Formats: sequence, structure tokens, C-alpha cells
Amino acid sequence: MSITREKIMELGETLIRTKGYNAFSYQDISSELGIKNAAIHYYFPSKENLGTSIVRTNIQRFEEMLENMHSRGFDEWQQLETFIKIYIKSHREQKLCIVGSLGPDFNTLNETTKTELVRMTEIILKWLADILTKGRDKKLFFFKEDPQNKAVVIFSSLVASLQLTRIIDRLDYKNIYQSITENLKP
Amino acid sequence: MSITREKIMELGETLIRTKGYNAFSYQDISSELGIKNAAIHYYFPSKENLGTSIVRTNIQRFEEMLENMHSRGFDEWQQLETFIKIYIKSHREQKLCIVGSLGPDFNTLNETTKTELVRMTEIILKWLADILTKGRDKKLFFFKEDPQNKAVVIFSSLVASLQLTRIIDRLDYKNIYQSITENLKP
DNA sequence: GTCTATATTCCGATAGAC
DNA sequence: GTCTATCGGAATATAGAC
Repeated sequence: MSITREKIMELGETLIRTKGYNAFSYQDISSELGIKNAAIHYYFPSKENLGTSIVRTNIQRFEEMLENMHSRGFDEWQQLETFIKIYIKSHREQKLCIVGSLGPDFNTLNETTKTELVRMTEIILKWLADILTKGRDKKLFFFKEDPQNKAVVIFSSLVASLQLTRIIDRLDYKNIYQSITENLKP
Repeated sequence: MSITREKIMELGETLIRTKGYNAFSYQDISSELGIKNAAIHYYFPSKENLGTSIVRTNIQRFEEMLENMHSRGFDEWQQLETFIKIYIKSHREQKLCIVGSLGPDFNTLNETTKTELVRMTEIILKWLADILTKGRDKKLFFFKEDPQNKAVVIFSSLVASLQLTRIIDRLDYKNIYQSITENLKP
């Protein structure tokens, strides 16, 4: 795989997660890379291709993380904390997550990008509901709500607290995420 | 106040909450109203003016709701449920809330719009932390976490579950919000 | 006071040079 | 295979007509 192509995807992802999909342009990427905007079109004929590829890479990254956690034999608490660490890192880098940055723009996305974003969100929610169920069965977690709904609530907390801390930067993200896990303790 | 001006603001708000700030244009509004796009510039010289005015109106609306609830003597549960009803309505109308739609675009907004969005978010979070504190003192709510953090977590859940249900529309919003309140019951 | 004709800039995208 | 010159159109915004 071409190095330029990789750089474009990395920059594109950063731009989506900082400025938003509809606010960034091929010019933003090309000027940073010192090439013309049309050069980007060689690697990604349309913005749709770029957006879709970026989401696909993120799905791959998430699935690799799951495999990694399984091979290491992580329990449900360790899995949840590993996932939350992604959000702490995003916060430190002043970026939103992919779901939280593309989600609000959903109605303006092309069909292929929509499809991948749906797939990514489903994979995350399914995994989260899964570890919530298993963790509760093993008495690691305690909660009364339906695991599927609880998964949406927890994921929503993570997604939007990145958005809120961007608006009000004095909010302490670490304490916020502790509030989320505190809630699950038996 | 001019009727055209009001229609522009209403349409503008709908567009922000469905397509996002950077995806909608003056053309979208003018074509709907059967006028030229430049006519919008008479009422709102720049997009910044329109965006800022829309946020200000939303702050006013929220503050009027607070006054209304106080004059009716709503307790903390009633206040929280009234607030959540706004989100159920938004979900039904397939719209995000203002904070959830402008938040991800924060870095691309003009200074005055940023300022108003910060103010709106602060007002909501302050009110929410307030009723959580008072409600817990009165034994209406039960939770162990710090009220300020809990306010961010609850608000985040509401904001982002609108975004997630847009991506995956089979998610049941009513059950999600019940998970949020369930969690506060003593 | 209200709106239109028009300017300007920037966007995503195509055709073709190297 | 990789990139540049350039297009057509859409975006925000100004100047001025009614």
C-alpha cells in the first residue's frame, strides 16, 4: 500500500474527527501533504470513497482489538476499561470518535459510507451488550436495566461526553468516565 | 418581528438539527421560502448571525421552560421528565438537539456562535446538576457519583442516543430513556 | 424595508501530462 | 502509476434595484 495513500487516510480521519465530514476538503489534505488537491482523487476518486475507507479501517481496528483482548483472556471489566481508554486517548488528542463525528452528519453521507457507519455502530453495541450480559452473569457487573439498552446508554455517554468536553473544556473527562464505571460496580 | 425572519430561523434550526451546520446553505432556506438566497442576507448578514440567533432562541426557550416548571412547583422528578420529553419529541421528529448537532462542529463555528453554544451547554448542565443534588437530598434520586459528573453523563446519554438512533433506527428510544431514569430510582 | 442581480471564492471532480 | 492544470457548479456575501 502506498505511503501517500496511508497519509491521506490518516489526515482524513483526523479532519473528520476534528472539523467534521462536511467541513473538511481535499484541499485541507493536499496542502498539508504539499501536493495538489486533485492528487487525492487518484487514490480516492470521490470523498465518498475516502470516508468509507476510513470507517472500514476503524472497524478493522476495533475487531483487531477484540481479538487481542480475547487472546489475552481479558475479563469483562478489563475489556470495558480497554474500550474506555480509547475515549480517554481521543479526549487527550481533542478528537471525537468516528461514530460521534459522522453520526450527526448521517443524513448527508453517501450510501456506502452510511452502510459502514451502521455496521461499525452495530458491532460496537453488540459487543458492549455482550460483555455487559456476561459480566453481570459472572457477578462482575451490577445493573438492573436491559443489557441492550444499557449498552446504548453507556456508549452514548462516551460518545457525547467527548462532544461536551469540546464545548466546555474544564469538564474532567477522567471523572466522567469513572462515573460511568462506578455505576456498574456490584 | 418579521414573519419571514421567523420562518428563516425555524427552517434554519430544522436544517441544523437534520443536516448539520456545515451541510446546509442559504439556498436550502430560500428555495423553500420561494425567495432568492440573497434575501436571507438581509435578515442575517452572515451564516454566523443566523447560527448565533438560533442558539440564543434555544437558550431563551429553555429558560422559559425552567420558569414555567418553577411556577408550577414541579419537583425534581417532574423536572427531569419534562426535560427528557424534549428529547423524545426530537427523536420523533428525527432531529438532534442543538447541542448534539452543533457540538461536533464546534471547531468550525464562529466565535459568537461558539460563545452562545458554550452558554447554552453550561446552563443545561448547571440546572441538571442542581436538580440532581436537590433531588438526592430529598431522597427522590439515588446515586453515588458526584452530581456534576452525573449531570454530564446523563446529558451525554440523551444527546448521543439521538445520534445513535439515527444511525440504527430500530433502537427503542423510550426504553433507552427509561434506562437512564431507572438508574436514579432509590 | 425588502428583496434581486451579481461577484467572488472555494468545493469536488475530470481530463490529460509526466 | 502518480500527479497537475483546469472545469463546472455551489457556497457565502455585496451592491444596488424597487
